[in-house]
Amino acid sequence: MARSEGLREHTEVDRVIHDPVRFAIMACLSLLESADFLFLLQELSLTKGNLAQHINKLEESGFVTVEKVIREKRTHTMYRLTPSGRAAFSDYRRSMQRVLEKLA
Amino acid sequence: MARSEGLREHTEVDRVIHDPVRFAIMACLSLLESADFLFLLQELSLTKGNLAQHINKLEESGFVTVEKVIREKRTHTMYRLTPSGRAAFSDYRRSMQRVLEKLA
DNA sequence: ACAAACCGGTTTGTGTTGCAAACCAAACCA
DNA sequence: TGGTTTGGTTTGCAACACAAACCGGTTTGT
Repeated sequence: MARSEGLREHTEVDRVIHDPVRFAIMACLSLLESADFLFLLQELSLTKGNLAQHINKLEESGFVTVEKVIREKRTHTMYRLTPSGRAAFSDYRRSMQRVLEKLA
Repeated sequence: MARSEGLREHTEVDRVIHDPVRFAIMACLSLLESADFLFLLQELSLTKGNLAQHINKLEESGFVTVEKVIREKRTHTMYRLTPSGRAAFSDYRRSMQRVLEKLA
């Protein structure tokens, strides 16, 4: 297993980001700066409840901020990455790439 | 989101392999051809129950075979990838790499 | 003016996981 | 003979993913 150093550490990746739905949300936000509920809903083909809960978890983890504004008489909820969310995402990305490359 | 095609599909990655512990198990087996219970236990720093259950799931999914032999009076359980496990692992690896590269 | 439908989410309920602790049978040890 | 180690399996529980149901407010239709 000479090339396997890192596999054990891999079992400790950030599970908050590792979830594919949350990864996709983080990825969107990292590309767009900000996005609203409906955009993410469509872009990622999720149900509303599902999206809401994943966003909750990302907020609890301090990775995204939620900003509610009134726009054209309706509430509009915008999400964006926090600096720590951005850092965590990029750490995650790097460590995934490292482990994948080792097996290549 | 021009660069985001693939994020939605990412939410459908193979969850069996996506779990970090199972990914690590698959990775070990892909490097080693075969490994036994105790080796994986140490290499990945898992508890026995945890390892056993993850192996179960990989077996149910048809990704690994379990072979029990008697060795020096004791049972020895060996695991190895099935062809379909090997294929699934390599598919997973490629699709993860693709999605990570898009964000780079 | 009143109801029906819609919008933008949130809350609730349920089945599925991940995990470690407890357990177990067989071998070895004293 | 009783206890310990080896090599796991079973059990119990907390956390989670998910969709259905719900909800306050708004627009549409009549």
